[in-house]
Amino acid sequence: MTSDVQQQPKKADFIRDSVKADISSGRHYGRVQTRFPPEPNGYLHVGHAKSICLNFGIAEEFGGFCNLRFDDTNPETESVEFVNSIHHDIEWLLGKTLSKEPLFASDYFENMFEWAVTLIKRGKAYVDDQDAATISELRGSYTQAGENSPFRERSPEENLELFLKMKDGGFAEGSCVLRAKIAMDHENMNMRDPVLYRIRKKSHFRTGNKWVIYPTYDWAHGQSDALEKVTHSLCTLEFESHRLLYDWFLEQLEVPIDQRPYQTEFARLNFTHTVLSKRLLKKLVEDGVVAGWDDPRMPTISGLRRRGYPSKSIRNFCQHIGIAKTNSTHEIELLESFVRTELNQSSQRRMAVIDPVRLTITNWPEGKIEYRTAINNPENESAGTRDIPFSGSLFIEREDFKEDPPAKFFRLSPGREVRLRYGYFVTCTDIVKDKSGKVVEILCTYDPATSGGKAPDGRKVKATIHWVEQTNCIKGSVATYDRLFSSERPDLLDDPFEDLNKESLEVLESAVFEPAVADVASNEVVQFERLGYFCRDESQVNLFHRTVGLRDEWANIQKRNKSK
RNA sequence: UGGCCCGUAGUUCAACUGGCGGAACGCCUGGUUUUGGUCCAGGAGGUUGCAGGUUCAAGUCCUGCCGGGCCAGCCA
Repeated sequence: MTSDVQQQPKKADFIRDSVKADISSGRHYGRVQTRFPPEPNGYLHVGHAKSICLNFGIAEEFGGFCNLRFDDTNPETESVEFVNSIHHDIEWLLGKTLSKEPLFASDYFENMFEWAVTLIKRGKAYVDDQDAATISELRGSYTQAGENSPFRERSPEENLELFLKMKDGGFAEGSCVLRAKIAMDHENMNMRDPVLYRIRKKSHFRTGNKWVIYPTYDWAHGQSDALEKVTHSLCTLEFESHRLLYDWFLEQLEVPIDQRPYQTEFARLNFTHTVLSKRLLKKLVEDGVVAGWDDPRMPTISGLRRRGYPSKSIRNFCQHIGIAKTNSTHEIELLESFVRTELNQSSQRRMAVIDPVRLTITNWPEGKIEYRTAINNPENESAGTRDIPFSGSLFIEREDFKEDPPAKFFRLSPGREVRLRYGYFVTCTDIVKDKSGKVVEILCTYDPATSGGKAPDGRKVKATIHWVEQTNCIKGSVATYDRLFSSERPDLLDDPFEDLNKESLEVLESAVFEPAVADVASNEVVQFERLGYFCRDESQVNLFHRTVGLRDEWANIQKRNKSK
């Protein structure tokens, strides 16, 4: 069983506390509704996973509902390709198909337009003919009040006429905008007459050419929440200063207090050794640093999926890290530990040698093949056993042999005896080198009496190593992955791309696998014993991606010696 | 020379209305083990950002500092 600690941490955080408080105070008559509102202009990454787990999790825990709503208010960057990938990624992450079709902010364009008309009629919005640069300039600064636009005092009638003309395409892009009329000297910059509508004569992937005016985030988001009767609108910290505006709109629109959604902000997720901004992720793809959005090194949901991360481990991770308002960066190792915990339970074991060197047993009967029984998953007896061919001609891992073994190296070296996993004890008697001095073959003798894995005389070996029989092996390749960026916080660097880890991908093309590796399905993750967890690529034949390595004490020992 | 938010082990989070500062990951030691994995037992690691104040008692309440984040897109 997965450890209870990682499986069932108590769920409590300031957001869940406030939801509970709202339920007991009857704020929304006990109703709980959330939403996950991605903009379809890129792929989802682990940062989004936190928000997805939060929003869908809270809805489930409190008997409510969570909408998937695409925030598609900007026709210039959005596309149906992203809608599909996001939808798919969410269902994969949650491990279930959504019970309701996704919603779109663009479906509310008509409602938002009507509400904007209401605002205009009440003298709370006006059409401004200033250009973007002038609006920005007159907005003032943090320490200086802004100035009113010369168009600020237009009458509701004039504003309405102009707004209708905007809607009907009577004005050029950028020639005017609709602004809320709040206060140009407000200490919160978002309240200094924010823009509600801008003109974009672009085709929208859902509404086509029906609209030429598009609502901004501030105008679209809260109103969409209200229309859907969302109760708890959860977003990340950078929207904190927008909350005042969010509430102002609902107030002006006279949305009844017991029906109003409330915005609560939490800290977004960051990880060491990677970047999570859409801009940088896009650049990694466009510059060809990675092979695509689903490159196994990418922190995208699709990248992690291809890498073999079980969705459950990501969910468990999100549950474990909790929700807070502190800006924080998680060690990527923590996520990896959740992946290992999950995979240790679920994955079958196989043997593979990814950097092979020949091992010949000199006293093995010529041509004899013997079948050895191996356990498929020691954590799950029902996974059964399989038989693996064994002979005097094997491959072992080059790393498992050292001619001059350093301290604490327990594996094979001249004169030393080790156990071959599920095989026999073998002792290295000689080695063969090529002209360059590279070891090409290791000669051993085996002890037939150690067939059971133990020596009848009670002598012990300090190591068990894995192997693959030569004549029956499957040949293939293995891709191992390392951090994409060398430093812990590449996002803090002036140019994160100077920090790229050039060795983030290594392809070993002469890997060999035991015959039962043929049973491993596409996208299935198996543990290659002593190496780590590996996921079979879905298209390339006999290519395995290393999901994550096993915890490796020998690596720690070497690291410690190095730093001494 | 503004406003808002945030400071608890290396990291990320806990600590009900003030009541003996805990956990996970990482690290170290030992045990088990036909994976240097898993599992089990134990350990190190904290001036709760700093300084005052209130109180029998402060991580928690008050004041002032310090450090970090966000905000001046017709992006979200």
